[in-house]
Amino acid sequence: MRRIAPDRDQLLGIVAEVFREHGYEGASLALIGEATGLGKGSLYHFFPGGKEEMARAVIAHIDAWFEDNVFAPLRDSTDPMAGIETMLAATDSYFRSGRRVCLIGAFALDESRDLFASQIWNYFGRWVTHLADALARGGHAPAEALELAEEAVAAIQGALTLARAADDTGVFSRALRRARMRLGIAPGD
Amino acid sequence: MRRIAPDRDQLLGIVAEVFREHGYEGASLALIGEATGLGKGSLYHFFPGGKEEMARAVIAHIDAWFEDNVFAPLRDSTDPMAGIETMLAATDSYFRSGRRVCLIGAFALDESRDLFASQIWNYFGRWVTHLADALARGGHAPAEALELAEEAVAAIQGALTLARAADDTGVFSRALRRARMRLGIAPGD
DNA sequence: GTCTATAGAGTGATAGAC
DNA sequence: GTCTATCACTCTATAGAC
Repeated sequence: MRRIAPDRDQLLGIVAEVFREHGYEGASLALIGEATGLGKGSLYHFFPGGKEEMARAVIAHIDAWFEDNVFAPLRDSTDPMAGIETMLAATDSYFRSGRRVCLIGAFALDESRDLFASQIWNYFGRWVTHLADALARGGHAPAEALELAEEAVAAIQGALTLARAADDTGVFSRALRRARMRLGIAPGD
Repeated sequence: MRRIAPDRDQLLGIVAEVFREHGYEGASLALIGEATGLGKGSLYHFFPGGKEEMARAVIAHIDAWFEDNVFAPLRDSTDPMAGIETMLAATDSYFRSGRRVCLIGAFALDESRDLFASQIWNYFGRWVTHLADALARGGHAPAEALELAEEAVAAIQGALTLARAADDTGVFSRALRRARMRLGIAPGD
């Protein structure tokens, strides 16, 4: 059997981009089919649960990327501050300095939140928790570490909103610079 | 002339809530009609431009509320720090301590952004500018004031996202407390 | 008759499910 | 591709206040 079947990772990446640009409601199967080059039949073959399953798979795919590239460095770095710097660099790269929006954050804001609530909260909760752990290992008191971590993750999300509103990547760059400062990472560390 | 006609402010408030809960794409005319109790005829009578005009009117309505309750105190208070405290209190009240989402922020994140880009950027831009002005009058250097203002507005937006994701108003309360601290407002001021 | 506000049948297009 | 449901929207008809 000849398989033209696209790599699932690649497929999910394309579908993610459609959701990111149009939102859950706005991402029609026609748009998804056009972007992926797949007919509706193929889409339902890969995702029997339809659009909702596509969105779940996309969130899980993004979550897995963050697990590998953002959360793991926070958890596993022997130097917690180096782990935080890796996290920030990966974040900057993922969001393309603010040109790209956080799909999970966007889902959190509209009605699709109810469908995906546990996946959404799991994502943000782990981000905050792992960052707080790294800060605690870096010498902060646990309560202070948690506050700083929550502030940093919220600052990133807010900067993505503002950067998109202003269509200005400078907003996001400045937010990351401030995050480095507030988290105690010297510039050029 | 007797007017049974519903108050426009009230109508826009109801329509705003539908957009807030369902997003631009998800807010169907059927939902809007159900929420307002108006038929399509009435809706198109008030908003000949259809859904897009409804959304524009809703954004303008929100913008006007912020102008009166958030930006004006920042601009007009003789004591800049008191103005900032008024702004934060109005913000807390408007977003119901994080239970309510920022419609304009949500619009900024998805494709509807392109339709409403200038209204969206006008809203956030004025928020940042007026806050920065107040900080400058409070004694901060202009560049530092602008950074602090951008950080505070982004922190509020990010906290709204996280509060909604976590379904926890504590996230938003803590963000406002940190904002008071970073903006130099003593607790209980 | 005119103006404002209402209701809702009916349009073609497109949605997601299968 | 086929299905039905629903989309945004148009249009006609209607009401009562001037």
